[in-house]
Amino acid sequence: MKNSQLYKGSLNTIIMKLLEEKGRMYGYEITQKVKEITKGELNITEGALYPALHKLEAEGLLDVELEKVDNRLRKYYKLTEKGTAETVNRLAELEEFIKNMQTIVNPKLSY
Amino acid sequence: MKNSQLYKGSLNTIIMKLLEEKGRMYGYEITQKVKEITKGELNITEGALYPALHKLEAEGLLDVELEKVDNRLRKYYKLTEKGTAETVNRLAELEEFIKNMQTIVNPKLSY
DNA sequence: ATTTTATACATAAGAAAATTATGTATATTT
DNA sequence: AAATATACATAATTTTCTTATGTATAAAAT
Repeated sequence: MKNSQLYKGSLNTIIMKLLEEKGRMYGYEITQKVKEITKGELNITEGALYPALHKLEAEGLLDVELEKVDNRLRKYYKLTEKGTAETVNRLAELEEFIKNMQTIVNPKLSY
Repeated sequence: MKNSQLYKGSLNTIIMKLLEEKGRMYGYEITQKVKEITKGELNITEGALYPALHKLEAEGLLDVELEKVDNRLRKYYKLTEKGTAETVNRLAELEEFIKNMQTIVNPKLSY
C-alpha cells in the first residue's frame, strides 16, 4: 500500500476485516472499498494485494471462487472457518495496537 | 519490535514523538519508556532501534550527544530543527492513520 | 564468590512486507 | 482512436523488522 508507511503490516488485517463484513469480495473491489473508506488516503497497490491474498489462501484462511462477470474474470475471496476464527484475534490485536498508539500520541488521555 | 506486525513502520514516529515530549532520550531509555507506556505489550528490539536511530540521525532529523553516566556510555538523542518540523507531519499522518484504521474496525461509528 | 540480570551500545544475516515496474486482457469513456 | 477503468499476475528491489551475536559495566541473586 501507499502513503504513510504506517500501514505496513496492517494489510492482512484489513483484508480479513472487510471479508468478515462483506462475506465475499474480489481483489479489485477491496482496493476500491479501502480507497472509499479512507477518502482516498490509502491506496493498496496490486503488488501488495495479490501476493497477500495468495498467501492468506495458502494458509487456509481464505477460500476462492472464480467467476466471470461481463466477460472479465473475478476471483471472489471469503473467509474459511479457520479464517473467521483468526479474524477475531487479529481484530483484538488491532484494537490493542490502536490504543497503544493513541497513548503514545496523546499520553495525557491515558492517566 | 515484537508482537503483532502491526507496529511495522511506526517505530520512527514513536521515537520522534517521545523525543518531542522528553526533549532528549537515549536508546535504552526509549525501549523502557515504550514498554511502560504499552504495559509490556510493545518491546522494541535493539536490532530495530539502533539502526533506526542511526538512520534518523543520518537524515538530519536527530542530533546526538555522548555522555558517560556511572562509567557507562549513553548516547542522548534530540530532535533537530528539521526533525521537529518533520515530527508535526508524522504525527498528523499517525492521527489520520489511527482514524482510518478505526473506521475499518468499526465502520458503524463513521456514518 | 560466582552467576544471572540489568544497563548500554552495535551490527550482520535473514525474513517479511511492501514499492515499483511490468505484463496480459476486456470494457468503457473521451 | 486513445485514454481510462476494470481485473488479474509476478519479478526485482527496497524497507523494516527479527534473530542472533558481540562487547562492556553494574547490580542483584544464589
